[in-house]
Amino acid sequence: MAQVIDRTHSPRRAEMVRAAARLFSERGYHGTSMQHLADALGLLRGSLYAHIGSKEELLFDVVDEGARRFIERGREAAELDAPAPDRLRRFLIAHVETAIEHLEAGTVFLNEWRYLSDGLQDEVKAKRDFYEAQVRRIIEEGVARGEFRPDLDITLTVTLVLSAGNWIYAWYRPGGALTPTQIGEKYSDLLVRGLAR
Amino acid sequence: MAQVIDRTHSPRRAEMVRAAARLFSERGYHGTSMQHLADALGLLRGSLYAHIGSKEELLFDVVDEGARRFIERGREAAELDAPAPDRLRRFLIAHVETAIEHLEAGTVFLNEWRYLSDGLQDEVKAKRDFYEAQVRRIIEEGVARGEFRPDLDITLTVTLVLSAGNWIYAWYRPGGALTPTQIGEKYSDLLVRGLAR
DNA sequence: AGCGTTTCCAAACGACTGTTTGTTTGCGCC
DNA sequence: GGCGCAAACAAACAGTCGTTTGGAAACGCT
Repeated sequence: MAQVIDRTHSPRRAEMVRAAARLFSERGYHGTSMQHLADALGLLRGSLYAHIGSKEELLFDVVDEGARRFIERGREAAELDAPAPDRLRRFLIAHVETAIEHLEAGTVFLNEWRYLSDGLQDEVKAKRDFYEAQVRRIIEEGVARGEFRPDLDITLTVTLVLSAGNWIYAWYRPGGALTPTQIGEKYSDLLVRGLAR
Repeated sequence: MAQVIDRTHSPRRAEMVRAAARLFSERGYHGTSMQHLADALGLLRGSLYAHIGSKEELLFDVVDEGARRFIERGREAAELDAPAPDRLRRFLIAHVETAIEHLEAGTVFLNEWRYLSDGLQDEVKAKRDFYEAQVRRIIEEGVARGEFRPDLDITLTVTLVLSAGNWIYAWYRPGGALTPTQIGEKYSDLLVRGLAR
């Protein structure tokens, strides 16, 4: 009988989710065992189950946290009352900053969500779709107001913007030459103005 | 003693690499057991070891195949004698086409290479760096010839182009509205000309 | 001082892990 | 028709997997 665990704010449990975020981001979900997690916390394997219901529950918590971080910060930028290029700029800055501040949960959100069982996957997908819809709105309004080219393939443009934001995990390492803000600015500038002179 | 297996062209072995590419891309390396692989081939677990040396060897073969596919097709585009925007266009088309034609090996190449042990990782990284250098050369020459803006942040521009190409796995599914060629064309057009009107 | 609760240990559960071994099967070839 | 060989089986290896259980500490509260 899969015991239901107090999902509310136990500090010890939050510690476990944090450790899981680090391990899952480094070794992947299936590459991380409960033994690894217990070692990281100085506990025995079985002791973890006083705080969590299952390994998958832990994965969901990490993935969901990643999704919420992006949505919250992205919403601020998307709801601004400003020209679309400015909102795109703010959105990308928010994305890069969030990605760096929550590098581990974000990595797990993007790479490991597919190992969730179907029901939990749907929850994550809904949040991801909401996030994408914010980008789409910026692009669509930019086109409608004449700030972006009228011949844009909206869907593919949205995908390109998200590609820039999501691939950051594959290459960004803290301590680089550019700050997250600078990366977001340069990305939006590149996307809006293009490579051509 | 890790037995060394005939790496040359055994058809049965190639079948195993193909099955591994599919399973690794669907379930991840650590999420795929030798039992899964044996089931897919109608064999017993132990029988696989008549053809391969280890599970990791199988992962390397899949990852390396993915890397080689991209490099070969990308080189054709990069070596063209044409303006940089045209070469970028051809490069992106080649990338998207390769990604679709070898969706499974490509997915594993991008997502599972980090589970290789250090020595094998280095081999993969060298190929990845070579691929990136081709993009960099296109951008640099485009700037030098005045075809691209002179104030480009080269490194970040390269990263943006690669982001577009590499994130395709996260969303592309065969049978979509756009052909790979169209996606590559629209992407390069977006990147070169930008979103602004 | 004593109760209740939280936290963890100790030990075990059955199932599964990647890999090795010795043996058997079936085919092409001389 | 026996030989050599490749392919697969059958069985076992030692270890790990995620999870459950019963009980022992350690805590805060009154």
